[in-house]
Amino acid sequence: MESTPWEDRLREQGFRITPQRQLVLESVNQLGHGTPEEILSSVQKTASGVNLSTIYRTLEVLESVGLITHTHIGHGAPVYHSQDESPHIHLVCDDCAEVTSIPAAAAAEFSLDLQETYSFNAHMTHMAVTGLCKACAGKSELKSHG
Amino acid sequence: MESTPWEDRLREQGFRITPQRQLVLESVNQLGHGTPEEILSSVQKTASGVNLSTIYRTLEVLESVGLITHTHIGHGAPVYHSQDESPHIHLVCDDCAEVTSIPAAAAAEFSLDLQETYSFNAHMTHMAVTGLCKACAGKSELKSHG
DNA sequence: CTATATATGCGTGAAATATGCAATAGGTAG
DNA sequence: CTACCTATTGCATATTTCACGCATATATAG
Repeated sequence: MESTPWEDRLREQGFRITPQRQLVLESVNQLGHGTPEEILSSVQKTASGVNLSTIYRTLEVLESVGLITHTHIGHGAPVYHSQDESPHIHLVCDDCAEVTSIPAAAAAEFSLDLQETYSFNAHMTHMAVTGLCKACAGKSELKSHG
Repeated sequence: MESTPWEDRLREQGFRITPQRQLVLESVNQLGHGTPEEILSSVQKTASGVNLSTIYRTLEVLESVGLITHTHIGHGAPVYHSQDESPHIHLVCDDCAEVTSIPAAAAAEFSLDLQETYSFNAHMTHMAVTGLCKACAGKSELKSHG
Protein backbone atom coordinates (compact mmCIF):
# COMPACT_ATOMS: atom_id res chain seq x y z
CA MET A 1 0.00 0.00 0.00
CA GLU A 2 1.54 3.25 -1.17
CA SER A 3 0.89 6.55 0.51
CA THR A 4 0.27 9.49 -1.72
CA PRO A 5 2.66 12.40 -1.43
CA TRP A 6 0.14 14.61 0.30
CA GLU A 7 -0.45 11.99 2.95
CA ASP A 8 3.24 11.78 3.64
CA ARG A 9 3.41 15.53 3.79
CA LEU A 10 0.86 15.56 6.57
CA ARG A 11 2.28 12.60 8.43
CA GLU A 12 5.78 14.02 8.38
CA GLN A 13 4.51 16.92 10.45
CA GLY A 14 2.57 14.68 12.79
CA PHE A 15 -0.85 15.31 11.29
CA ARG A 16 -3.41 12.62 10.70
CA ILE A 17 -5.02 11.69 7.44
CA THR A 18 -8.73 12.33 7.54
CA PRO A 19 -11.45 12.31 4.90
CA GLN A 20 -12.06 16.00 5.57
CA ARG A 21 -8.46 16.85 4.80
CA GLN A 22 -8.50 14.78 1.68
CA LEU A 23 -11.71 16.37 0.47
CA VAL A 24 -10.55 19.89 1.18
CA LEU A 25 -7.31 19.32 -0.63
CA GLU A 26 -9.08 17.78 -3.61
CA SER A 27 -11.51 20.66 -3.74
CA VAL A 28 -8.75 23.21 -3.73
CA ASN A 29 -6.92 21.38 -6.48
CA GLN A 30 -10.07 21.05 -8.49
CA LEU A 31 -11.32 24.60 -8.00
CA GLY A 32 -8.06 26.22 -8.90
CA HIS A 33 -8.94 29.17 -6.70
CA GLY A 34 -11.44 29.02 -3.92
CA THR A 35 -12.60 31.00 -0.94
CA PRO A 36 -13.34 29.07 2.27
CA GLU A 37 -17.05 29.26 1.47
CA GLU A 38 -16.57 27.92 -2.03
CA ILE A 39 -14.41 25.15 -0.74
CA LEU A 40 -17.06 24.30 1.81
CA SER A 41 -19.69 24.02 -0.91
CA SER A 42 -17.45 21.85 -2.96
CA VAL A 43 -16.62 19.56 -0.06
CA GLN A 44 -20.26 19.32 0.95
CA LYS A 45 -21.20 17.89 -2.41
CA THR A 46 -19.44 14.75 -1.25
CA ALA A 47 -19.74 15.02 2.51
CA SER A 48 -22.59 17.28 3.51
CA GLY A 49 -21.83 17.07 7.21
CA VAL A 50 -18.54 18.89 7.08
CA ASN A 51 -18.47 22.02 9.13
CA LEU A 52 -17.18 25.42 8.08
CA SER A 53 -14.90 25.51 11.11
CA THR A 54 -13.27 22.38 9.86
CA ILE A 55 -12.66 24.03 6.52
CA TYR A 56 -10.86 26.91 8.16
CA ARG A 57 -8.81 24.68 10.40
CA THR A 58 -8.01 22.30 7.58
CA LEU A 59 -6.93 25.08 5.27
CA GLU A 60 -4.57 26.25 7.98
CA VAL A 61 -3.11 22.81 8.39
CA LEU A 62 -2.75 22.21 4.66
CA GLU A 63 -1.06 25.54 4.27
CA SER A 64 1.27 24.92 7.18
CA VAL A 65 2.59 21.78 5.53
CA GLY A 66 2.93 23.53 2.20
CA LEU A 67 0.21 21.75 0.26
CA ILE A 68 -1.69 24.94 -0.48
CA THR A 69 -1.15 28.68 -0.30
CA HIS A 70 -3.47 31.61 0.00
CA THR A 71 -3.71 35.11 -1.36
CA HIS A 72 -5.72 38.05 -0.15
CA ILE A 73 -7.57 39.63 -2.97
CA GLY A 74 -9.14 42.93 -2.13
CA HIS A 75 -11.61 42.95 0.69
CA GLY A 76 -12.16 40.04 3.00
CA ALA A 77 -12.16 36.88 0.94
CA PRO A 78 -8.87 35.01 1.00
CA VAL A 79 -8.34 32.70 -1.93
CA TYR A 80 -6.67 29.35 -1.48
CA HIS A 81 -4.95 27.53 -4.25
CA SER A 82 -3.05 24.41 -4.92
CA GLN A 83 0.68 24.38 -4.59
CA ASP A 84 0.79 21.99 -7.54
CA GLU A 85 -0.06 24.64 -10.04
CA SER A 86 2.70 26.75 -11.36
CA PRO A 87 3.11 29.89 -9.27
CA HIS A 88 0.97 32.69 -10.52
CA ILE A 89 0.08 36.29 -9.86
CA HIS A 90 -3.50 37.45 -9.53
CA LEU A 91 -4.73 40.43 -11.47
CA VAL A 92 -7.91 41.66 -9.83
CA CYS A 93 -10.22 44.10 -11.54
CA ASP A 94 -11.41 46.83 -9.19
CA ASP A 95 -14.54 47.22 -11.20
CA CYS A 96 -15.87 43.80 -12.18
CA ALA A 97 -13.77 41.88 -9.61
CA GLU A 98 -12.66 39.41 -12.23
CA VAL A 99 -9.48 37.58 -11.34
CA THR A 100 -6.93 36.68 -13.98
CA SER A 101 -3.91 34.56 -13.26
CA ILE A 102 -0.64 35.18 -14.98
CA PRO A 103 2.62 33.33 -14.60
CA ALA A 104 4.80 34.53 -11.76
CA ALA A 105 7.57 34.85 -14.29
CA ALA A 106 5.93 38.03 -15.53
CA ALA A 107 7.24 39.72 -12.40
CA ALA A 108 10.67 38.16 -12.38
CA GLU A 109 12.45 41.39 -13.11
CA PHE A 110 10.40 43.36 -10.66
CA SER A 111 11.03 40.73 -8.04
CA LEU A 112 14.74 40.82 -8.66
CA ASP A 113 14.72 44.56 -8.38
CA LEU A 114 12.94 44.41 -5.04
CA GLN A 115 15.56 42.01 -3.80
CA GLU A 116 18.50 44.03 -4.99
CA THR A 117 17.27 47.50 -4.22
CA TYR A 118 15.25 46.90 -1.06
CA SER A 119 16.51 43.55 0.20
CA PHE A 120 12.92 42.42 0.11
CA ASN A 121 12.25 38.81 -0.74
CA ALA A 122 8.87 39.06 -2.47
CA HIS A 123 6.51 36.09 -2.58
CA MET A 124 5.12 36.44 -6.03
CA THR A 125 2.64 33.64 -5.48
CA HIS A 126 0.93 35.69 -2.83
CA MET A 127 0.75 38.81 -4.83
CA ALA A 128 -2.49 40.32 -5.97
CA VAL A 129 -2.39 43.29 -8.28
CA THR A 130 -5.46 45.48 -8.44
CA GLY A 131 -6.41 47.61 -11.41
CA LEU A 132 -8.76 47.56 -14.36
CA CYS A 133 -9.19 44.70 -16.75
CA LYS A 134 -9.36 45.34 -20.46
CA ALA A 135 -13.15 45.37 -20.58
CA CYS A 136 -13.58 47.72 -17.64
CA ALA A 137 -10.78 50.02 -18.72
CA GLY A 138 -12.65 50.31 -22.00
CA LYS A 139 -15.85 51.23 -20.21
CA SER A 140 -14.22 54.02 -18.19
CA GLU A 141 -12.66 55.39 -21.32
CA LEU A 142 -16.04 55.66 -22.97
CA LYS A 143 -17.35 57.57 -19.99
CA SER A 144 -14.50 60.04 -19.98
CA HIS A 145 -15.01 60.67 -23.66
CA GLY A 146 -18.71 61.27 -23.20
CA MET B 1 -10.25 83.65 5.06
CA GLU B 2 -8.74 81.13 2.71
CA SER B 3 -10.07 77.62 2.32
CA THR B 4 -7.51 74.91 2.36
CA PRO B 5 -7.34 72.62 -0.67
CA TRP B 6 -8.88 69.69 1.15
CA GLU B 7 -11.85 71.78 2.14
CA ASP B 8 -12.41 72.77 -1.44
CA ARG B 9 -12.08 69.19 -2.48
CA LEU B 10 -14.94 68.23 -0.21
CA ARG B 11 -17.10 71.22 -1.01
CA GLU B 12 -16.76 70.69 -4.74
CA GLN B 13 -18.50 67.38 -4.32
CA GLY B 14 -21.18 68.81 -2.07
CA PHE B 15 -19.74 67.54 1.19
CA ARG B 16 -19.59 69.60 4.34
CA ILE B 17 -16.54 70.46 6.34
CA THR B 18 -16.72 68.94 9.78
CA PRO B 19 -14.25 68.61 12.62
CA GLN B 20 -14.44 64.84 12.30
CA ARG B 21 -13.44 64.95 8.67
CA GLN B 22 -10.62 67.30 9.41
CA LEU B 23 -9.36 65.13 12.25
CA VAL B 24 -9.57 61.93 10.24
CA LEU B 25 -7.71 63.46 7.36
CA GLU B 26 -5.04 64.86 9.65
CA SER B 27 -4.66 61.52 11.35
CA VAL B 28 -4.22 59.72 8.09
CA ASN B 29 -1.65 62.23 6.94
CA GLN B 30 0.16 62.04 10.22
CA LEU B 31 0.09 58.27 10.58
CA GLY B 32 1.31 57.62 7.10
CA HIS B 33 -0.54 54.35 7.11
CA GLY B 34 -3.42 53.55 9.38
CA THR B 35 -6.17 51.03 9.83
CA PRO B 36 -9.62 52.32 10.74
CA GLU B 37 -8.98 51.33 14.36
CA GLU B 38 -5.66 53.12 14.47
CA ILE B 39 -7.21 56.16 12.92
CA LEU B 40 -9.96 56.06 15.52
CA SER B 41 -7.42 56.01 18.33
CA SER B 42 -5.54 58.86 16.81
CA VAL B 43 -8.67 60.93 16.32
CA GLN B 44 -9.87 60.19 19.84
CA LYS B 45 -6.75 61.73 21.33
CA THR B 46 -8.22 65.04 20.25
CA ALA B 47 -11.93 64.28 20.22
CA SER B 48 -12.77 61.31 22.37
CA GLY B 49 -16.41 61.25 21.41
CA VAL B 50 -15.90 60.32 17.80
CA ASN B 51 -17.54 57.06 16.86
CA LEU B 52 -16.04 54.22 14.86
CA SER B 53 -18.93 54.38 12.40
CA THR B 54 -17.98 57.93 11.69
CA ILE B 55 -14.44 56.84 10.95
CA TYR B 56 -15.63 54.32 8.40
CA ARG B 57 -18.03 56.73 6.78
CA THR B 58 -15.49 59.52 6.77
CA LEU B 59 -12.81 57.35 5.24
CA GLU B 60 -15.26 56.47 2.49
CA VAL B 61 -16.02 60.10 1.83
CA LEU B 62 -12.39 61.17 1.88
CA GLU B 63 -11.52 58.39 -0.50
CA SER B 64 -14.39 59.23 -2.82
CA VAL B 65 -13.08 62.76 -3.27
CA GLY B 66 -9.56 61.53 -3.78
CA LEU B 67 -7.98 62.81 -0.59
CA ILE B 68 -6.93 59.37 0.58
CA THR B 69 -6.64 55.86 -0.81
CA HIS B 70 -6.63 52.46 0.75
CA THR B 71 -4.83 49.19 0.28
CA HIS B 72 -5.65 45.74 1.54
CA ILE B 73 -2.65 44.27 3.22
CA GLY B 74 -2.99 40.65 4.15
CA HIS B 75 -5.87 39.73 6.35
CA GLY B 76 -8.77 41.99 7.11
CA ALA B 77 -7.28 45.32 7.99
CA PRO B 78 -7.36 47.82 5.18
CA VAL B 79 -4.76 50.52 5.38
CA TYR B 80 -5.58 54.08 4.48
CA HIS B 81 -3.01 56.58 3.41
CA SER B 82 -2.72 60.12 2.30
CA GLN B 83 -2.94 60.99 -1.35
CA ASP B 84 -0.50 63.83 -0.76
CA GLU B 85 2.36 61.47 -0.51
CA SER B 86 3.89 60.36 -3.72
CA PRO B 87 2.32 57.13 -4.93
CA HIS B 88 3.91 54.14 -3.33
CA ILE B 89 3.86 50.40 -3.20
CA HIS B 90 3.64 48.53 0.07
CA LEU B 91 6.04 45.77 0.87
CA VAL B 92 4.55 43.71 3.67
CA CYS B 93 6.61 41.24 5.62
CA ASP B 94 4.77 37.96 6.13
CA ASP B 95 6.71 37.34 9.28
CA CYS B 96 6.95 40.57 11.25
CA ALA B 97 4.16 42.34 9.35
CA GLU B 98 6.30 45.41 8.91
CA VAL B 99 5.22 47.62 6.04
CA THR B 100 7.76 49.42 3.90
CA SER B 101 6.81 51.91 1.25
CA ILE B 102 8.70 52.23 -1.96
CA PRO B 103 8.10 54.59 -4.86
CA ALA B 104 5.57 53.36 -7.39
CA ALA B 105 8.19 54.03 -10.03
CA ALA B 106 9.94 50.85 -8.92
CA ALA B 107 7.21 48.92 -10.70
CA ALA B 108 7.00 51.07 -13.78
CA GLU B 109 8.36 48.41 -16.07
CA PHE B 110 6.27 45.68 -14.54
CA SER B 111 3.23 47.86 -14.87
CA LEU B 112 3.95 48.57 -18.50
CA ASP B 113 4.39 44.90 -19.14
CA LEU B 114 1.03 44.11 -17.59
CA GLN B 115 -0.55 46.70 -19.82
CA GLU B 116 1.08 45.50 -22.99
CA THR B 117 0.93 41.79 -22.43
CA TYR B 118 -2.35 41.43 -20.56
CA SER B 119 -4.15 44.69 -21.28
CA PHE B 120 -4.40 45.12 -17.55
CA ASN B 121 -4.24 48.63 -16.20
CA ALA B 122 -2.63 48.08 -12.80
CA HIS B 123 -3.13 50.51 -9.95
CA MET B 124 0.26 50.49 -8.42
CA THR B 125 -0.82 52.63 -5.51
CA HIS B 126 -3.14 49.89 -4.35
CA MET B 127 -0.62 47.19 -4.63
CA ALA B 128 0.70 45.31 -1.65
CA VAL B 129 3.54 42.90 -2.16
CA THR B 130 4.02 40.27 0.49
CA GLY B 131 7.29 38.54 1.26
CA LEU B 132 10.08 38.67 3.77
CA CYS B 133 11.88 41.79 4.85
CA LYS B 134 15.63 41.81 5.16
CA ALA B 135 15.60 41.10 8.88
CA CYS B 136 13.16 38.21 8.69
CA ALA B 137 14.75 36.71 5.61
CA GLY B 138 17.96 36.69 7.66
CA LYS B 139 16.23 34.90 10.51
CA SER B 140 14.84 32.12 8.30
CA GLU B 141 18.24 31.66 6.79
CA LEU B 142 19.76 31.12 10.20
CA LYS B 143 17.15 28.51 10.99
CA SER B 144 17.73 26.61 7.78
CA HIS B 145 21.45 26.58 8.46
CA GLY B 146 20.92 25.35 12.01
C1' DC C 1 -30.35 84.18 12.96
C1' DT C 2 -33.17 80.72 10.70
C1' DA C 3 -34.19 76.93 7.83
C1' DT C 4 -32.89 72.51 6.30
C1' DA C 5 -30.42 68.88 4.43
C1' DT C 6 -26.16 66.68 5.64
C1' DA C 7 -23.44 64.37 9.29
C1' DT C 8 -22.88 62.26 13.55
C1' DG C 9 -23.59 59.03 17.46
C1' DC C 10 -25.53 55.04 19.03
C1' DG C 11 -27.59 50.79 18.99
C1' DT C 12 -28.09 46.93 16.15
C1' DG C 13 -27.04 43.58 12.57
C1' DA C 14 -24.52 40.88 9.28
C1' DA C 15 -20.47 38.41 7.47
C1' DA C 16 -16.16 36.18 8.20
C1' DT C 17 -13.29 33.83 11.24
C1' DA C 18 -11.64 31.93 15.84
C1' DT C 19 -12.23 29.06 19.95
C1' DG C 20 -13.83 25.84 23.95
C1' DC C 21 -15.50 21.49 24.70
C1' DA C 22 -17.46 16.96 24.33
C1' DA C 23 -17.76 13.25 21.11
C1' DT C 24 -15.53 10.76 17.34
C1' DA C 25 -12.15 8.41 14.96
C1' DG C 26 -7.09 7.93 13.18
C1' DG C 27 -2.96 5.45 14.26
C1' DT C 28 -0.21 2.36 16.81
C1' DA C 29 1.16 -1.24 20.14
C1' DG C 30 0.20 -5.65 21.28
C1' DC D 1 -8.13 -7.72 15.25
C1' DT D 2 -8.56 -5.08 19.72
C1' DA D 3 -7.82 -1.49 22.77
C1' DC D 4 -6.01 2.71 23.86
C1' DC D 5 -4.46 7.43 23.34
C1' DT D 6 -4.74 11.73 21.41
C1' DA D 7 -5.61 14.47 17.23
C1' DT D 8 -9.56 16.02 14.93
C1' DT D 9 -14.27 17.15 14.23
C1' DG D 10 -18.86 19.29 14.98
C1' DC D 11 -21.42 22.39 17.36
C1' DA D 12 -22.34 26.43 19.77
C1' DT D 13 -20.64 30.63 20.75
C1' DA D 14 -17.36 34.55 20.88
C1' DT D 15 -14.80 37.96 18.25
C1' DT D 16 -13.70 41.08 14.72
C1' DT D 17 -14.73 44.05 11.06
C1' DC D 18 -17.84 46.68 8.82
C1' DA D 19 -22.76 48.41 7.38
C1' DC D 20 -27.32 50.41 8.50
C1' DG D 21 -31.45 52.92 10.58
C1' DC D 22 -32.88 56.54 13.11
C1' DA D 23 -33.01 60.53 16.22
C1' DT D 24 -30.24 64.45 17.15
C1' DA D 25 -26.79 67.87 16.19
C1' DT D 26 -24.59 70.98 13.06
C1' DA D 27 -22.68 73.16 8.72
C1' DT D 28 -24.06 76.30 5.38
C1' DA D 29 -27.15 79.28 2.36
C1' DG D 30 -30.06 83.13 2.61
